[in-house]
Amino acid sequence: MSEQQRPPRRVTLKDVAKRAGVSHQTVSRAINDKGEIDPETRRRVLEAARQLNYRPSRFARGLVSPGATTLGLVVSDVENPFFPELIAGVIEAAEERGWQVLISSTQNHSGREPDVIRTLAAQADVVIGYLSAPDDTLAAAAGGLPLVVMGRAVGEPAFGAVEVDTDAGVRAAVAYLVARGHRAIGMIDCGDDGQPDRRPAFVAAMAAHDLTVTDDLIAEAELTVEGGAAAFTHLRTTRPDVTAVFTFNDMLALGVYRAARRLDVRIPDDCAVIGFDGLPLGELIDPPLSSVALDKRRMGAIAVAEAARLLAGEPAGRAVLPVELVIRGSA
Amino acid sequence: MSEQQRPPRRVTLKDVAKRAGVSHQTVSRAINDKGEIDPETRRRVLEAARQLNYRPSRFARGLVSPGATTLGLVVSDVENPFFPELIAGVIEAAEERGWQVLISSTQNHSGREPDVIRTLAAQADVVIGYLSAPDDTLAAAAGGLPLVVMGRAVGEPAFGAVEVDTDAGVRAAVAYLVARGHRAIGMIDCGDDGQPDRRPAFVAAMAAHDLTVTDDLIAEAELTVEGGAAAFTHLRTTRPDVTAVFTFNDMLALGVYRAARRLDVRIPDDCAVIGFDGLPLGELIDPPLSSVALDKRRMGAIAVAEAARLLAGEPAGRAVLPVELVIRGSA
DNA sequence: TTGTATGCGTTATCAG
DNA sequence: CTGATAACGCATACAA
Repeated sequence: MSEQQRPPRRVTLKDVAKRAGVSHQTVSRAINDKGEIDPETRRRVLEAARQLNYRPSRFARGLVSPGATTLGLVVSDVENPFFPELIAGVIEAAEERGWQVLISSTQNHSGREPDVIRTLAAQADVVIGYLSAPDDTLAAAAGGLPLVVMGRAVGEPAFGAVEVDTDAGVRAAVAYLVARGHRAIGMIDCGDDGQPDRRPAFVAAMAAHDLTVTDDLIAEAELTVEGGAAAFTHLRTTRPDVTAVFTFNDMLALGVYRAARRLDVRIPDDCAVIGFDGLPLGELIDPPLSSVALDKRRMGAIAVAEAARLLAGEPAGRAVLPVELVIRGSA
Repeated sequence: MSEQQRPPRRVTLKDVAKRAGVSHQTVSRAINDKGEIDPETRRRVLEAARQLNYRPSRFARGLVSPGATTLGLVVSDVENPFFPELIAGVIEAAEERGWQVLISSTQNHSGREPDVIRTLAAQADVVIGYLSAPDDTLAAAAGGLPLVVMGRAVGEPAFGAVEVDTDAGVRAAVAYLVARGHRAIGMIDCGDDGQPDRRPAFVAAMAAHDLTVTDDLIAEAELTVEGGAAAFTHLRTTRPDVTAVFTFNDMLALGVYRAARRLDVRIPDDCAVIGFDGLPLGELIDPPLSSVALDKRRMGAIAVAEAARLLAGEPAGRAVLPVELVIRGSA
């Protein structure tokens, strides 16, 4: 479907110049509103430009004088409610610096990350992304282009990173549940593809309370609402004694809600639920979802700041995004 | 906050050439993997390039041979759940054509549209957007750049447009409510800023059933969840006989839900609700929200197709996006 | 006020 | 296989 229409040759400054009967330099003056030009000449030139539908070449301009910095942004799925806030944060931070944002999505196929990065690299000065490919794969794709990874730790020293303080968040969630008397706490984890640090963080947090997490306390779910529902149903079958669940993220928690309704399990009375991410939609459901909340907007802003550092030639940094346990109605 | 770091002069082909002891042309060959080059020379050049951290200038490249088409996308608020799907549709459609997407947001300030468009125009080959500024304002900002407007009708013949079949949707919604026995049907409208066609469509649809819409049947709301709640509370006070409401969009419907809970009004028993937009989150709430649904993803795809037409020099088109009344639990 | 000449970094053409 | 040389479209000294 890659249609390329033969460009009927651009209209250039010279074309306008010829039409207006002046030199291309004069046209440049008129177009860019430089002072030193006769108003009448200017009018004529502008008119000629309009007639020819002249538009300056951004390439030629960029070549002559560095234009705005362009930042490439890679996300995995624009429709996943996790990302809009992140994207908004990036766009705003970029705009504050006068940067432009080139966005692209891997459409939930992390294998496409290298490709997407390579494509972006051709047009962007720096790339930031919520990336899950291994460091060396990313490095190869970026090929020297400054890169900032959000949402996880990175090993590659050249990359900037905005990590998430998962441990602290999960610890707070577990501590809260334990304080409320829960002992049999399950987790709905996601298969792969996602951050692999949530589960160990959960296990460690439980251990801190002398609670052992046996395998049957963890149900793996596909990363969709229905996946969460299925996992909870499964968990509820194998471990009917579970009185609370921590989910990999809010989307899976939504699945828990759905399954709970089917199973006639009341939240939070029969089973407490704590999610992860702190999506705004958690407030809309009933009961409102408690969650380990991330300031995704801020994550985006930090990533942009990190990108600016890299661009300035400063050494890559490792920012850590704090998290906050937000207790609403579900736990 | 507009920091510009002094670019320490780019590393160019010539720098690499000097370092590798070859001509800049040979470097070009090595970089672009052209065949005609000695493997050893190539290795040396690539090594030099790596050491210097050389990266080709997209401007110079673009100047010499037209690179990928860049599409500018303007939305008013990335976090508004209406847009992510639209954006996803645009990104996917663009990618299918090998285009790149430059995104920017007016951050709910429609007055910024001209500025945003002007900025985008410097880097994009065509711009599409969910725009509410008057046609002539947009035309001035675009300055000859091909422009596609989504979500409303346009007068300017040069613009592409993706309109929404609001009338049909509202007609279906009202017909449905009337068929269910409702007579006193209210509307939660939004002040300004939004599409101004929803309200007249409602009035007309009601008239088709010999129902007159008096002013007290319409409550104006600020375009937020709380705004919707306040408006419903007001409507419910002035017209307690109302048994159904049509809301300007789903977000306002969410507000109706919130207010209904406070007022102890049951949905749909005490009052039926039909929203507009068909946001996915409508499925998550209880009862699931009935809505006049738009295929936002498709809207984006159509807009991109329209952009391609304009770029190809074809005359601007007027696509109409069909809508669908989706009945879930709230009506 | 206007025109001429130069260079920005690449790629392409055409010699060597 | 490699190296000059010429565009690409524009902006900016500098000259007229």
